[in-house]
Amino acid sequence: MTNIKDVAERAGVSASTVSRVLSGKSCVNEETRRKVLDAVRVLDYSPNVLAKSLKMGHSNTIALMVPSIENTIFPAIARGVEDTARKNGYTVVLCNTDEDVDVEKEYITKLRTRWIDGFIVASMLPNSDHIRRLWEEGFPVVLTSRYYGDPVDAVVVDNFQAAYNAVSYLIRTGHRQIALALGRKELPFYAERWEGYRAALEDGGLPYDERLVVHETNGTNSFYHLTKQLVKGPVKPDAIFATSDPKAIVVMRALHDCGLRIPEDVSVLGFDNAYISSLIEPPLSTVSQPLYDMGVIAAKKLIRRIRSKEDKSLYEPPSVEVMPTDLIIRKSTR
Amino acid sequence: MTNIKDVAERAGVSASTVSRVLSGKSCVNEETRRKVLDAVRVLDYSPNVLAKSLKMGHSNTIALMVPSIENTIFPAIARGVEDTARKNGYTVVLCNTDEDVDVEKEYITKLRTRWIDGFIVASMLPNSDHIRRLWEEGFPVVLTSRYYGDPVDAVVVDNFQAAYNAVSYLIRTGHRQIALALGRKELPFYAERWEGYRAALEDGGLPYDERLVVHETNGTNSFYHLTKQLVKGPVKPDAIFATSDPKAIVVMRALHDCGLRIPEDVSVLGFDNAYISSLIEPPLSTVSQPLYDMGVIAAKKLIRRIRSKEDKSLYEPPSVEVMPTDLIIRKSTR
DNA sequence: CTGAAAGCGCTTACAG
DNA sequence: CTGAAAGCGCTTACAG
Repeated sequence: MTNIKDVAERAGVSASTVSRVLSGKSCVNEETRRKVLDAVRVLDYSPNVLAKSLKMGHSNTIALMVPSIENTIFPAIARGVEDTARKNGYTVVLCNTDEDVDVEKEYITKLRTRWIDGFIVASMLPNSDHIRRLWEEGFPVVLTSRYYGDPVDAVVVDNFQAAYNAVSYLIRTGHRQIALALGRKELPFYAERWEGYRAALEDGGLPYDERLVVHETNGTNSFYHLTKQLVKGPVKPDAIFATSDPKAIVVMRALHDCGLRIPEDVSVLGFDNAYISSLIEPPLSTVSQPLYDMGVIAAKKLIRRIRSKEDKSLYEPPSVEVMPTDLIIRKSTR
Repeated sequence: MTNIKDVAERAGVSASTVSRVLSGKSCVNEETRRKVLDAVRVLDYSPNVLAKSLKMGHSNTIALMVPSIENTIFPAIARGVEDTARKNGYTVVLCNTDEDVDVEKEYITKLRTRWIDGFIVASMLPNSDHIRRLWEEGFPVVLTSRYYGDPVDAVVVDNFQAAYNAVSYLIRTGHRQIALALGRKELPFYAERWEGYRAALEDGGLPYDERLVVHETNGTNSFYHLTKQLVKGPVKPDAIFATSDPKAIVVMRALHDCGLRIPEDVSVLGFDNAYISSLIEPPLSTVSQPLYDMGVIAAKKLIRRIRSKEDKSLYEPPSVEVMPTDLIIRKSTR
C-alpha cells in the first residue's frame, strides 16, 4: 500500500504538507495543494486509518451490542445503525452477547483497547455495572430498547403505554377475558408491558386474573403448550395479547391446533410488527415499534456525543428519546 | 489508559521485555516474567490493539458484507460468523451493501486502509470485478451463498440439486401442475433453483410451461398479486414451489384469500427454513440450508487463510465447501 | 505557507 | 536473557 511519504515524494513536498491538504484544516498554497491532490490521484492513495487513529485517539468505529442478531427486532435496528454510521464515516462492529455478562465485559475491554469511539447497547440487564461504568467514565454510550432511568442517552419506546393502548383496544372491542403471553419478566421491557396490561385491565373495569397470564418457560416455542393448556383450563380467553410477534405466531398455531378460530373465537394481538407479521394468515394485529428509526436515532445520538468530546459546542446533557409506537389492526383481532 | 511503559516502569524492566512476556514468543527469565505479570494485573493493562496492528500489519478484524442484514438468511449466517470470529480473537465489521457496487467499493477501500484481515462476502453479483480483484491480489476472501466458479474459497449449497429434489418430491407425491415463484433471476442462486426445477420436471416426464413460472416484479410482496393472477389464469397449479420462505408465505396468503386450501387445493413448498416457517399455519414444508453452520465454516476458512499468510504450513488451495440441504416436509404439502 | 521533529503505543532485529 | 533503537503511518506544535 502506498503511504503518505510516497505521495509527498511524488508531489515534491513534505509529509506534513500532504497531511495538511488532506485534512483540509490549515491553509495551503493553492498550487502545492493541486500538486498534492494530483499525486494522491495518481498513486490512488488513501490514508492508513489505523495510524491516524493511533495518533488521534479515536477510530471512527462504533460497536453495536445486541443479545443476538437472530432475534426479530435487531436486524432492523442494526440496519438503521449501520446506514447512519456509514453516512457519517463510521464503521460498525457487531457484538452478540446472549446477555452474557462475561461476553459483554470481554467485548468492552477488547474494543476499548482498539479505541472504539462508542457503544450502542441493546444488551443490558438492569444491574450491569460494567456497562454503567462506561458512561460514568464519560465514555459515549447510547442504550436502545433498554433503559433503567440512568443519566445516559437512550432511545426507547414507552412499553407501558404501548401495552396499555393495545389492551384498552381489546377491551373497547368487546373482549372480556384477555390473556397475556408474557416473555421473560427479568427483562424490564416485558415487565413494563405486563404493567401496561394490568393498568389497562384496571382502568377498563376488568379483574386481573393470574390464571390468564402465561409465563414463558423455555423459549418462544414453550407458548405452544402453554397456550393449549390455557384454552383447556378453567378460564377461557377471548383474546391473547402476546409480548412479541413470534410469541403471537406460536399462540396462533396452538389455537388453530385446538380447533379455535382467529379472531372469531379468540383474538390475537402481537408486539413488534416483524416483517413477517403482515404476511401470515390471518395477518397479525400488532404494536409496531419504529425499529429502523430507533437504530438511526441511536447512531445519530452516539455520533453527536462522540463529536462533542472534541467540539464542546455540540455538547448536550444525556437525554432519552421516546419513540412513538403504533397499534396496527389487521385481521387477527375482531 | 495505561500503556506498556507504565507496566515496564512498575515492573522495573524495559518495554521490550513487557512485550516479550505478553507475546510469549521469546524466552524470559521466570522471575522477571512474574514481575511483569504482576504489574499487568495491578495496572489492569491490556495492550493497545491499534498500535499492535499498525506495527504488525494486521488488525484481527474481518468484514462481513451482506446485501442487508434484514434479509431472512443473513442474521443466522452473521451469528455463525461472529461466534467463530470471537472465539478466535477476531472482531467483525458489518457491511450492508444492497448489492450496490459503489457501496461495496467504498467499503473495500475504506476497510483496507484499516488493514482489515479479510472479507466474507455474501453480496456479490456475477461480474463484480472489484471483489474478484481482491483475491487475485492474494487478499483473504471467502464467498458465501454466492459463487461463480472462480478459484476462491467459498461456502455454498447446491441450489440446483436442492431445487431438483424439492420438485421431484412434489412430482412423486402426485402433483402435476407445479408452479415456480421465482426471485430475481439475475441472482445466480435463483437461476440455479430455476434450472433444478426444469430438470426435475423433465426427468419426471412433466412439460415445462412458462405460464407456471411467476417472476418477481417488485419485491416479495409482488407475489401476492402474481399468485392471484396465476390461480385465476388458464393453467391452474396444484403446487407452488417458492424460491424463498418469505415468498412462500406471501403465496400462501394469496392462495388463502382466493379461497384455496393449503395443501388440499394447492401445496406450497419454500426454501431456507426461516425461523418463522415452522410456526405459521400450516407449518411450511421447505428446503433448509444450514445457515449458522455456513457462517461458522466461512469464518473458519477465512481465518485459516489469514493465518496461512504468516504460517505457510497452513496453506491450502482455495476450495468450495458444498453444504448439505435438507427437505423438510411439514403440513403445507400433501 | 511549509518543513523537521516528536510522538501515538506497540514489536523486533541488533547488540550485549 | 534484556535493553536501546528504529520503525509501522500518521498528525501537529514549533520554527522559520
